[in-house]
Amino acid sequence: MPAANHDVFQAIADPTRREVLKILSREEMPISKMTSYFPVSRTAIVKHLHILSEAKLVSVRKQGREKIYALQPEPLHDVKEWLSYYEQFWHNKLAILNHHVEHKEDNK
Amino acid sequence: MPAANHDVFQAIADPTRREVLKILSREEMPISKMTSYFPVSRTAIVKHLHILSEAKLVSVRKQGREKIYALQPEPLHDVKEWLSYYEQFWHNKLAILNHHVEHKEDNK
DNA sequence: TTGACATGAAACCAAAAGGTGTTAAATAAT
DNA sequence: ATTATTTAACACCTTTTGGTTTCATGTCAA
Repeated sequence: MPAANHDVFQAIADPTRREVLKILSREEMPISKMTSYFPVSRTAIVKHLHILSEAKLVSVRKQGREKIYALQPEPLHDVKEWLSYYEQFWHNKLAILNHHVEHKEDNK
Repeated sequence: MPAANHDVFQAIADPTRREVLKILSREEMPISKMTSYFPVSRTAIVKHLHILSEAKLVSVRKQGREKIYALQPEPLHDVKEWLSYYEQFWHNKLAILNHHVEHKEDNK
């Protein structure tokens, strides 16, 4: 087991984990089915799921002998909030475009 | 020198690098000044700046004996785009609030 | 030209990341 | 009762991460 404290930023840093999230967004599923989507071992996928679970990006429930994983998107809100601070810095280079949009808004 | 290919998701995964970005958002500065904000060595900060540079989140220009680093927020747009896909999954739990906002928009 | 300052570069290190394979236990199906 | 399936738990391996220290180079200012 890894170093125990993974936050959402670390969790989404890995492309495989982002792919896991995307797959879970369409359908919840047990470990075995998730593994079938990837060229790596089940053990590797379990570790990724564990990290996503630490970041609270997935939930687990046990159903018989299976563990069903489901998407839990709430922590992504933290990322969006972090990002929102930086929007002011890329918006000013769209000043002309924004001005145009504002005119459209005015005519509404 | 690290393994050469850092993308924006990896770049923002580290808290120190996120702090570097925040500091650069207020003021561009050389390595030495950036180092003064952190309890770690200059070499460590240089490595972080290198990774941010690979992800194109900072730009560098040489001024005399100094290297001035500046924020380059554009790649964060990729993160926002990635995030936008997941908004549909957390928005439905704000359905009542959104409905209220829609009413305000209607009255505008 | 002699320091002081800013950066570059190299060697090194411990721990974490991302992966493997093997073995064991629980549960479902026949 | 036996067998196949699904997950758990280890032990192990290689590369990357995040950090250090030391030494060298370039540049500005007296």
